[in-house]
Amino acid sequence: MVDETTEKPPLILEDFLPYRLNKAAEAISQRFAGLYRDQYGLTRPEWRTLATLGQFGVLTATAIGTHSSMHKTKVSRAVFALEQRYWLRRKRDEADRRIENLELTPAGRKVYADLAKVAHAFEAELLSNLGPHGEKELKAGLAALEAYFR
Amino acid sequence: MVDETTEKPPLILEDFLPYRLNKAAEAISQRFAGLYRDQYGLTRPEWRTLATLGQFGVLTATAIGTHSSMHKTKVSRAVFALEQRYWLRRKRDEADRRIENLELTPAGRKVYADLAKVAHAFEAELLSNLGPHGEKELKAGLAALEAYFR
DNA sequence: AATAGATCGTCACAATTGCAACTAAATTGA
DNA sequence: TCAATTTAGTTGCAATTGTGACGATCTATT
Repeated sequence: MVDETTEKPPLILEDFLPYRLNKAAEAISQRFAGLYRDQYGLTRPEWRTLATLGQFGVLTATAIGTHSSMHKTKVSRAVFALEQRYWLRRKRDEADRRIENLELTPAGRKVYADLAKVAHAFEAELLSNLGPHGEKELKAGLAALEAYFR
Repeated sequence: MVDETTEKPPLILEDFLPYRLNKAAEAISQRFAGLYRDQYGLTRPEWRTLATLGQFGVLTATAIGTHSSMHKTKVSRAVFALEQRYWLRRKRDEADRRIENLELTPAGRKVYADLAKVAHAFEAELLSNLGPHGEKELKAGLAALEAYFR
């Protein structure tokens, strides 16, 4: 005997992992984006470019794209924007003249250093709200996911 | 004495939670999107609209947007696209004639039912690769995050 | 050494998205 | 009661993003 009134929907989005992951990631990203947008007028691709260069020092545009999974035109435009503000400079590679070696300027490094602090503070605030258990579990869960994708 | 050669970068993206979360979410979403795109030619907003309606039965466009955090124009266009395929129909609300009550057609429910199965299989596959520990931790970590945002 | 193919970054163009204005309808409140 | 405000959904336009083609350069094969 079928009870129409209590029939369960085939898929509960709130329980579906891709949905949950996406929503959480989007919520966090937006909050953090508010910080670098308000303080430095950076877009997401620009922040990612800045952060990647800040971490690795000297990189090509292609390498930035690979590392941060951004399309090469996105990187190209972000690089242009950062260059306009003198936060980044290009140096043509003498050995391979197709390549541009990108590097933050002192001004760019300053912005990066400041935003790195903001990022750490943001993360600390977030983690403190998850409690030690939540933090451990989230990190372990993410690590498992990353291992799977790798 | 400062050792320039071993100086640590201010921020390691691979350890930064928003970055990790985003990358994982994006990787998963893209894989899953490949399925509904290949099998039914659905875009992401269309799939979300279909899934939300499938789960809740009858909703307004605004409610869909609220629930799935999509901009109302995105919803509007997704609804239009689904309507074109006769997977969804609108019924003006007699009590409040601004409102459209949206509902999947039998054809739409069929697509939804099939994709719900695909979704469950996808999730099961994913979870099986995380192992029981990874699964538990990921779910608990996400729950902690969700509790924080709520 | 010369040709073919690959790679780097950019640009023009197309598709997608978001913002703001709009129509239509309901609600509020003087 | 009826003007002012709010709400639902759509549309035009602008900004953002992705696609494909391109010039320049390098590498591989012969």
